[in-house]
Amino acid sequence: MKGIHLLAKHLNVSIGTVSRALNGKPDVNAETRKRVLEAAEELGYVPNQSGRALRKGATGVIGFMMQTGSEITGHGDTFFMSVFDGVQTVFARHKLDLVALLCSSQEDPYDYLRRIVARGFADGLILSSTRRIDHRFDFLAKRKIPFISLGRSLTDVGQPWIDLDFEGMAQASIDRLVAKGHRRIAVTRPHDDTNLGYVFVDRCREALANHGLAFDEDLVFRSMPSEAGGYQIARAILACEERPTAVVLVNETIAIGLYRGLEEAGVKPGRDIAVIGRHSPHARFLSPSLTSFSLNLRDLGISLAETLLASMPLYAESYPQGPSRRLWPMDFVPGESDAFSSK
Amino acid sequence: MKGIHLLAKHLNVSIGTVSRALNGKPDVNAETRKRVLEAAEELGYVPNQSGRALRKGATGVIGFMMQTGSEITGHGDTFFMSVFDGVQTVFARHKLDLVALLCSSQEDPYDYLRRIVARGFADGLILSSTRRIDHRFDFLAKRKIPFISLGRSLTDVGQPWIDLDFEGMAQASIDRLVAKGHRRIAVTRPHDDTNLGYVFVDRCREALANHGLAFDEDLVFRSMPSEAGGYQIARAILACEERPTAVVLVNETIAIGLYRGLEEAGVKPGRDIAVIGRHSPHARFLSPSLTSFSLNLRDLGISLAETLLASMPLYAESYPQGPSRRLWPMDFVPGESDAFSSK
DNA sequence: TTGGCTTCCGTAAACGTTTACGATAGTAGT
DNA sequence: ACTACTATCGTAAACGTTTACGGAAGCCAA
Repeated sequence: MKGIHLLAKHLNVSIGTVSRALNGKPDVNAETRKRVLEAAEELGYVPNQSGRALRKGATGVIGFMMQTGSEITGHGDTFFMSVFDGVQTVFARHKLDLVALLCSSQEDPYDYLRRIVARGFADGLILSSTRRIDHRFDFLAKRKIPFISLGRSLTDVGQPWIDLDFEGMAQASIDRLVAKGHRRIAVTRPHDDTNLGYVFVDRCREALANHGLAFDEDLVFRSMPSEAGGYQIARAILACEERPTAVVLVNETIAIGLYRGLEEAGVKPGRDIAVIGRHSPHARFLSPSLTSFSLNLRDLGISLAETLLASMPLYAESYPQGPSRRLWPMDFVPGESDAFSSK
Repeated sequence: MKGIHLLAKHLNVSIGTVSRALNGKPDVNAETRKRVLEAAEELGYVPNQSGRALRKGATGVIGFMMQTGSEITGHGDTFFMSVFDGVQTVFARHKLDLVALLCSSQEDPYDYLRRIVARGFADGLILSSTRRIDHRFDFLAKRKIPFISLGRSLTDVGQPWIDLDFEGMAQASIDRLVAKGHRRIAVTRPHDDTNLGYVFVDRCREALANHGLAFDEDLVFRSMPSEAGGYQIARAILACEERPTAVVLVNETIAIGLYRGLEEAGVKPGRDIAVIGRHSPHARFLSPSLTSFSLNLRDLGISLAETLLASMPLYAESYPQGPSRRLWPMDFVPGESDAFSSK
């Protein structure tokens, strides 16, 4: 005898009563409920996930889908850890558990998602590493699985999303650099077809145009969003016959490799070239300090969770219907790396 | 009508036959099996997780428990992602899925684990962030839940584990530094009671004693295992009245903050002080390059997975009974940061 | 023809919950 | 005393699988 039956026998009541007591149903005597709750605590009873899920069609689990393997996200581990922390503060209020669904780099994310969904693993999903063309959106919408994406896509299906405000970062970076007299500004983008690359580069192009400046497509550097990628970008910049006087980095980790690559050639960020990048725990300790744009990742996680729950009938009442699609602002963090001006 | 019933109706056979066909049971006609397999593929049928788990008592899921919030692990960005990648290559062979069970920093890991286990979430577990005194081990052993830990503890219960070879790193580092004439060697350790701190410092003490050198307990610096922690260590080192001539860093990320802290005071690693640390994607791009110890994390993940499976009856036959407790070797990576000698 | 094998497949129970429904007892109103 | 209602609880069905069991059909030997 296991689970709820054990508890019921122990209390000399029926399993139905135990279940009702634990789930806060109205038709159970206050005294009985108290006894059940105490006994459950004492015996360390927790409802079996599978039984409950099978009956209710809900698991109490929200999945955060992400891809493993090292360099694909361009964020550090701490990026997601901070986001998770925010998400969990919200989920805790509803006894929801957050698990990370780890899609192997060997497997197609779409296939993986299908498997997870068919298995009935989670009640809702948070998608990350969204691609410019992403079939997962369509699939989930068709099945009416609640989800939110961290990142936009061309193939959005009206689901809620939150994306980093790369447009704002691009605009502010270009404006700032142009004001300092820069005319040849390099920009980076991921090597693959993640959406942010397009968004970012497009806005840089537009911002330059607004200043009456041409955009040199040769100054767009693709790279892995890693330290090694940053190093390669430095080499590429140094190899330009007409070297750019400034560079804007779209990923977090590439600044480290870029610094090294530049310094090996005696080119010092902030003195010989202006650099603007993304804030991260280590960016604070680069020397010279990186002028960057930072994110409040914990709040981002909170917002992600709240927006998702607002779209789920079971939880919607707790959350006012706010904007379900929003750009997450980045804060400017002054530093020394963009001190060089080209006037 | 859903799931297996739908498939059965579509094929005009019973659900029993469908199930047997899909699960490779012997007593099903070859032709029938083929039809079932094809139809399942066509309709995208995947067995419902909850139903199967309820019946079989197994979920086909292995959980990797880790703690969220940012700075607690002390690993760099891609540490876990690389380990996951290795684990998954093994799990894929058995159609096992790896999910990360995210314990919020707000919740006690022991309570979290109890909840997860009672829910019947996973067939096996991988534990990380093990503490010197860790009640999770005892709990899992008592319930006979298969698990392996990434990291040792004083409260081990005979479970398999893999731990990083901090002893080897401590020994090699001290030997190397002493050979270069260093007598006052600082070592770092995490601020909390994670086991590695004790292991590491103890071995450093022992190694120094073997060289006939005293160990100055004032040269043990506790810090958060983060960049910021490294910065604080630099400040503390600089504040010593009799400054150490070398420092050994036990965590991955602190080198970055340490470099910055030292350089702000005009103290250059490799020229004015010897530094040995842990390898990480960004350590490669520090300047001067960090002399360090590196890990093959993907292989570590593979070994973790194989050792766990070897301890699970269902999968044990595929894996020879290797050593179930082992120190994972670290490879020495020469660099410039320990060039300074104190002879 | 009978009996015994083998091969294949359908039936139904079981896993641990939740919940619709009905049963009981008590209470109050007439 | 009878009805009507409420409060509380037990019973059993249902969720989607897997699997033990038994049955039907075919085949072969006696």
